[in-house]
Amino acid sequence: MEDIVDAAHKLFGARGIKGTTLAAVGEQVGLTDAGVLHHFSSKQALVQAVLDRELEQQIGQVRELIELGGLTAIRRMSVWGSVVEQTPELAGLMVVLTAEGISADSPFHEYLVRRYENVHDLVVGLIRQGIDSGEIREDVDADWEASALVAYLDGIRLQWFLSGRQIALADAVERYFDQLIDRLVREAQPPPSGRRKE
Amino acid sequence: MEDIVDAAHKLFGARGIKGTTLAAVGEQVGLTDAGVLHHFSSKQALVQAVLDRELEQQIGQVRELIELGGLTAIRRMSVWGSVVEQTPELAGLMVVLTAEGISADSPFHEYLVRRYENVHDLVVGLIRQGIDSGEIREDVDADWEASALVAYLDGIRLQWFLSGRQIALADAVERYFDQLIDRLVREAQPPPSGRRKE
Amino acid sequence: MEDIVDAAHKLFGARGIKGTTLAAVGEQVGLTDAGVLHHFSSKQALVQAVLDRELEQQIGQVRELIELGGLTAIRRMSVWGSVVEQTPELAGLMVVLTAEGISADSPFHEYLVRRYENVHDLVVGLIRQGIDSGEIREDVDADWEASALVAYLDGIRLQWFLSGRQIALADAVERYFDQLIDRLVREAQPPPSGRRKE
Amino acid sequence: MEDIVDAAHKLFGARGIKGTTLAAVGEQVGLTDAGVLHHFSSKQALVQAVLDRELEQQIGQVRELIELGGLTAIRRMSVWGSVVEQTPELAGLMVVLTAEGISADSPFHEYLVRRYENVHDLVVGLIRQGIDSGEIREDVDADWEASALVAYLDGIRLQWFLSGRQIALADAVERYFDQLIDRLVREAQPPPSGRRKE
DNA sequence: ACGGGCGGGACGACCCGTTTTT
DNA sequence: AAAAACGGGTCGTCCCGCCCGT
Repeated sequence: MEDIVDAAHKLFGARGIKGTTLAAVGEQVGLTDAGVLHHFSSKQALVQAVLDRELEQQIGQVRELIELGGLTAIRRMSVWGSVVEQTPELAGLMVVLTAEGISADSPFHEYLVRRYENVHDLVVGLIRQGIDSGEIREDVDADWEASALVAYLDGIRLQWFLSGRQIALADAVERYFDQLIDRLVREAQPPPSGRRKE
Repeated sequence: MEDIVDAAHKLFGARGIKGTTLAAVGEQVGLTDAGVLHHFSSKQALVQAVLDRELEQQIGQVRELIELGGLTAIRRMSVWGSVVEQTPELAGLMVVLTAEGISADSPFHEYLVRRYENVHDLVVGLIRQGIDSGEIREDVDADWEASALVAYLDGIRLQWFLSGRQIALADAVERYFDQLIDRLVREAQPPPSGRRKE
Repeated sequence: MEDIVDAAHKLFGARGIKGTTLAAVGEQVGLTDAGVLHHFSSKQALVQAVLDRELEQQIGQVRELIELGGLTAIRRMSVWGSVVEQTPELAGLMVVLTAEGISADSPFHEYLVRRYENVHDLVVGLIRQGIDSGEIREDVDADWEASALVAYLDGIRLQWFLSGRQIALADAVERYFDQLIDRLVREAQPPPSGRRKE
Repeated sequence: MEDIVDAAHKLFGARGIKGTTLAAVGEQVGLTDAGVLHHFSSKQALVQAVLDRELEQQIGQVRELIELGGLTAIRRMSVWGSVVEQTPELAGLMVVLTAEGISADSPFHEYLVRRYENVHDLVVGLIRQGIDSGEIREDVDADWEASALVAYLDGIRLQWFLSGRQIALADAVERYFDQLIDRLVREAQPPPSGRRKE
């Protein structure tokens, strides 16, 4: 039952959802396609199960971050790279899902959009928290920063995949976070008088 | 003939390659699936045709950029966002391709990897040119910047798609370039008074 | 156990035998398909059970009629219409069975044939009884009348079904019996003044 | 194309619609199931084709009868039995259709109902014509007679089937028509004064 | 004894890319 | 370039057997 979801997760990530047959999933856990259908009444149901489990885990992580609050949470997010490195199937699933869920009439479209919104809103929220608490500069464009962060993470994960997991994902990501945090707090640099329109 | 490639391009981007049947392509141009196969001996051949045409156009653009050279070229690249906004099918195709080409045994994998390398190397090259000509600071990590740029662009394009083309892609991208150029040329940190255009 | 047969009876009549799954039968009585199979070792066995119970009831009715004997029995049969009206599932089952049992290699074929023969022979027997007792004219073609009666009843039941149980089955059937009895007893043609109740 | 419909017609009649696979139909005409699906995009479409062809033929026959008009047409119908004897597949199809179309949510239900109505209305029309022209007694219940006729024909056809085509269908049917016509014109018998309430 | 969980094997329709024929 | 046909394969259904709780 749980192993079926595991296997499906892995295969979906590796070969795409359309590219994965129920028989293939079954084979991984010693079942036939009929056996799989016994537990999930349709392929779509299996996909949902995979997605639901994913969402749940994310929600847990998000909750943690929110409790940390503001800049601390953002600093904490910089480990994202190494987390991805340790769960490559998830990363693959995400990429694949992205493509198969692009068209608005796809059954995954909504999931994807919602997921993106969740992450975006989380980051915006953390930045705002930081601004309120004075940790973060007031003139930061929280929206753009959140969007850029998510974009970078999506993109770099993809590169990591295409490179056959060669590039040092964790390092690259940490560097982005360093730069980001630098942008958020800037004033810190004591003497100068950096100016920039916003 | 050319319209077939057009139609295929559009459909691949909208529904994925696997999700697009020859019959669907044919229908768009008033042919049956057999008719399509008359021109392209197999589906794979049609995919190649679409990809090849794409590559050619890119090569042209790249050549232009290289001629401009260094920082000027990079500045020029900031229009990427509005270009994408005007060719949404291409963007869709890219996203879709990405997912279907992830697994190393996919027929598109190589195309994808090569394409990424090309863009990466182009950016690295431009930065190096800029360093050589003194326009760009010496301590810039060309590799990381190129990678981050490509990642951001891939990621933001995806967001644009998921948002139903709502977000202001061109603006967001220009902002990233502003920041990037800022990083590349920032004349030394010590002497304050950083200034820069918007 | 008995409710399973009930449920099966109903469903077979409504959706056909092939069109009814064990799971559907089970659902009606709060069982899974496996549960049903615990009581009836195969679907065919369940069908048999339904049919057997049916036959038994009919035999009872037939016995009654035979005891009445001759014309009286035939007059008694005219209530057939209202009986059918009150047991629509049975009627449905009969129609359905008819169709699924047509081909000689069907498992129900024999049941059907035998059932038809039983009814036919019953009517022929009753008519003969009537002839012997002088109630019925000697020149009646018992065979044809029996066949025609059964045909009419089968046919009118079908119409009743197709009309969504709208037509007045009982009335129509009674009318047929009136006419039939009229034919059976019509005292010689020559002396005029034929009279008869409605 | 036309042979596919032929084969389907035959098989549907012999084994039922649900009991007939596309592969079986194909086999009869030297095709695979896929081959059949090339000509009829779905099984349902094939069924429709069979039904449509049937309807068309019937319409032709009906038109003929209407042109003959009144009693003449009814007399003409008495050949129905021998027609059926010569087209046994059609008869089988009709019986089978009946059963699979009983439930109101079946795709054939409407076809069945309409077909019945057509025949019924035809007969009623002919009787009315006969009444208008004076050939037929005025107090005949056209509705009941039409219904009874159709019922008898449906039923006797079924018996013919179940008997393995043994009974003399044509003879039996002609006899019914003789009786029917007798009922319709009755007065004819010169001397007597047959009376009967209606 | 009863009944469900689980799984499979056979088969259903239908789809898709492709070859062959016209 | 359409028409015809096919082979391979996908999801899904159905009946049924095996084993396990109660």
